[in-house]
Amino acid sequence: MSTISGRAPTLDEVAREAGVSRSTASRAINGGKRVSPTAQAAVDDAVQRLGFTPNPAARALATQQTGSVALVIPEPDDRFLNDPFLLGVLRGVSGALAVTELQLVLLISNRTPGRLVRYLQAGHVDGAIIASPHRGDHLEEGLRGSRPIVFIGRPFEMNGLSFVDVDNVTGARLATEVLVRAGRTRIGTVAGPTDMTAGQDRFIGWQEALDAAGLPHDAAEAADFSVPAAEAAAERLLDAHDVDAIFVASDTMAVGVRRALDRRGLRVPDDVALVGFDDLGTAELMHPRLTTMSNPVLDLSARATSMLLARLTDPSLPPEHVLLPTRLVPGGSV
Amino acid sequence: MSTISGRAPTLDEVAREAGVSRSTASRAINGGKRVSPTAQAAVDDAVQRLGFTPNPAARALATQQTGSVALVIPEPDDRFLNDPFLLGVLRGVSGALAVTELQLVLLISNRTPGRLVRYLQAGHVDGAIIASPHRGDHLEEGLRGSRPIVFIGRPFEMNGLSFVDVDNVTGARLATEVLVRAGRTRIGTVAGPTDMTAGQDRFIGWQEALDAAGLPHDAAEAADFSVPAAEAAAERLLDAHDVDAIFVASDTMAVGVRRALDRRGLRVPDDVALVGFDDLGTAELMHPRLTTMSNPVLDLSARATSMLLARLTDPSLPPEHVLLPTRLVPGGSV
DNA sequence: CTGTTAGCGCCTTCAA
DNA sequence: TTGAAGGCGCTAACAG
Repeated sequence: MSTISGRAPTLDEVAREAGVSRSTASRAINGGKRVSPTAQAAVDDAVQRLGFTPNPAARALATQQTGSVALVIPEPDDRFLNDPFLLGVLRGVSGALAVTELQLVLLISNRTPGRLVRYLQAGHVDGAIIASPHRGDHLEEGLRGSRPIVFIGRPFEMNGLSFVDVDNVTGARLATEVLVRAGRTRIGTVAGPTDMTAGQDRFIGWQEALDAAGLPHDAAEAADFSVPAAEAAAERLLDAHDVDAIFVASDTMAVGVRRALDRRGLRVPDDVALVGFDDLGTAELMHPRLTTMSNPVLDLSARATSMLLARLTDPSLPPEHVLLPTRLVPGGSV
Repeated sequence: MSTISGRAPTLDEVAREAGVSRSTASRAINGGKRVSPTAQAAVDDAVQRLGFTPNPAARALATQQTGSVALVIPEPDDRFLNDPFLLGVLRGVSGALAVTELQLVLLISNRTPGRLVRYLQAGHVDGAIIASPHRGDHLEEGLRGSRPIVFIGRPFEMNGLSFVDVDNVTGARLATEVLVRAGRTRIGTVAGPTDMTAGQDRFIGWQEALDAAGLPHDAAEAADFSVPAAEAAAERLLDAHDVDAIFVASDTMAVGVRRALDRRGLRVPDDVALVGFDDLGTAELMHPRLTTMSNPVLDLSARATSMLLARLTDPSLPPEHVLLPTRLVPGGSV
């Protein structure tokens, strides 16, 4: 370290130290195309000696690229931190980006789309992944046509947008069919929120399965994918209907449902059979283990990330829709 | 919107549209000091009409400030996502920053300090909060004297550095004293990792309490704050010692300890009494509820954030060390 | 209160 | 292969 000043060294100083021009220094630092071995070595050396790191702001200004992408979680932070799916998304995206030069910027949006949209529009990041969008957070419009964006979880307004999602309809149908095959005839559901497509789609799958079996589908209550809301929804469901099985739209919510059942002295699976959705750790902690549908959140995230990376390279790529399959994970709750 | 081009509008265009100079437009946009009402209105109008947002890279280059701060989690991502304390830190910092103009950049460092230090040195962010530093990730040196930094959890090398921490030594002592007062005489510990001060300090507190009571402190095994590691540590402990109580350095680890006890048919608290540390949700889910020490992670995070903010404003502030108290949260495990 | 004038640090044509 | 020159978009003295 021969740094004199406290300031970070600039490209100018590197060039001077190496005895070349700024342009040559710049080339040597970025890929080294069209640079003589001599010059390259001199620059490398100077960089080392000075401990030079390119100023990201200057570079971003010149290249119009920030080298970072955003992961947007449109949920209040306490919900986010209690949701295995969203945490899985963070982990998946973070992991997929780790092998890259790109930096992850986490945006927990607390439902202030204005600020969020502005942030993305302003060009703070080169692109974004948006997890589990809600109807009503009008992210789609605000962002259309700006930087590349990939959704995890199908957005309501999907034309022109890229997304990856798990096949919720099929998954919910398969889950419900398990209950049908087990001989249950009064099958209710604690559904997800209606302002999210995951909630809607799993509800539809439940309906489809019951229709196909000629069973009624009037026993349904919605909750917002949280434990307490699911508990309350289950209470309402049990008050109004005499069910012998429940398809719960997420394992997290199944915890709440179990609490309601326990309080009434209803046994699982004897009195009420249960099937959940996600298999992200919660299911296997329950007694008996919850029968559920897998949710390949890491694959989803990796896929979304690579789709985004592709669009960073070539923004003209057409929108792409990916639906990943889910499979039954048997437990003892049916 | 009268935008013609697809490009984002620049300050230049705003100025032209408003019929003023760039500087006036700039002033109007930043605070509006020394700007006539007329000019202010004209600029506001133009901004509105054009949908102008300042280019962050350009602004950062000119002001030498990025408007963002980093939260550094020096853990592999899967550990981070299973650690209630670290998730609490994320939540606390995120919440404290929400009322600010500052953007949070989450850095999960996966133990590649090189890349991390470079990122911070390069000036991507104006400052950083580093959670639970480990001995060996030489973050302290690499960062000293650059941007303002506040640690959550005392760093090993603390001179010249600011940090906030919970009073681990006192907390561990109080926890162990509960066991002593309950009449236990063979009190072991499943300690935290020795490469973290939290692990060390809680171990020291346990020792102090036993010393004061005239009891031996040879029954100790360390683990890394994860469930499986704690389970293994408990196995070793139980193999080698006949204990009637264990102070476990975190509630998460207490889950692992419980598994080991259960497997041997040892009852809590009858055969072995347990006290944990953290009270971040896990303790109340255990049966019987785990007796533990509170860990005010949200306060810690808020405090760290405000310390950082203060140093962003005035970098010359002297280092500050804050130790927050912990208190006993009674359960049924003693 | 306003406009002019310089940069902030880097990348990138363009000629040489 | 190299260097000179201009520009990315914004802010901040400095005169006026």
